Amino acid sequence: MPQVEHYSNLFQALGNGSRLEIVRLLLSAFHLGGLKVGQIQQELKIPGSTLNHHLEKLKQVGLLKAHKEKQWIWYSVDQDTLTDMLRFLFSECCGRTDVVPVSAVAPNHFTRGKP
Amino acid sequence: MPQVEHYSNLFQALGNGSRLEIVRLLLSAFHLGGLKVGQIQQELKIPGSTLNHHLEKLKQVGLLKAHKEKQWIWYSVDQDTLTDMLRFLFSECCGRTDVVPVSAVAPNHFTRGKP
DNA sequence: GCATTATTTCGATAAATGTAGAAATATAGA
DNA sequence: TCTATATTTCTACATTTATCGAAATAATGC
Repeated sequence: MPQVEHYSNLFQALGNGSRLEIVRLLLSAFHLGGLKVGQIQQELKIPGSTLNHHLEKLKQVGLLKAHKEKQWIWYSVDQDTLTDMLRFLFSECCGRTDVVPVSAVAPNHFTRGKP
Repeated sequence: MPQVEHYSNLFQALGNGSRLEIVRLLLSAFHLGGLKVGQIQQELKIPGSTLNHHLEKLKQVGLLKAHKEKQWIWYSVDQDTLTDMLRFLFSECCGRTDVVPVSAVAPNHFTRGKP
């Protein structure tokens, strides 16, 4: 029972179409250091107050980080939380119980040639 | 945008402590062919009607399968859905964007010695 | 058919969630 | 300071969710 509540909160946060889109978008922009609120809004066409609400929730559970620069706020995915979440799922499904074959999730072409 | 709605539904279903416990329990029991409703109820101490509600939801999004045998209903995780979900997350985080290092999620000891 | 056990359905209710317009706040630059 | 832009807060409301007791349904074995 490794903090089931914690992980269910993460899943709950991802369990909304808009929020999953936000995370996907911010994953894409990770190497750019994330995106400003306005950029996310422009991309996903979500009203400011609604977007803020979603960003707040994602930040609250630890999936996003934010930092202010001048009048802008940059949001980006939190690598550590995401890694931890994936590790949890992986260990539950592929490790502890062996229900999902590793090869189906992380096929060779993912790992080949990577450190 | 590979059916974001579909995946957010899966996460939504896992985004509840009781349901995540149910899935974890059924993952453990996968090699036994799943568990009967009563066994789940006994293990997790959830009132029948509430449990039924959760099982229904998990089945509805495709995370669980069920089959009747005599008066009992056996529930088990759906390997295919789970695999697909893991693959989605893996490809989003480790493949497409490379935000999460593969080695952190699927370290060697998972794959070593497995086909 | 009856008693027993297993599971689902019904009905009700409190709480949480998703959504968004309007107003407020913050910051920068002229 | 004034203006423009960015983001958040406030407020409201409809919808969905979580929960569970009680009643209903299903299947078994006598």
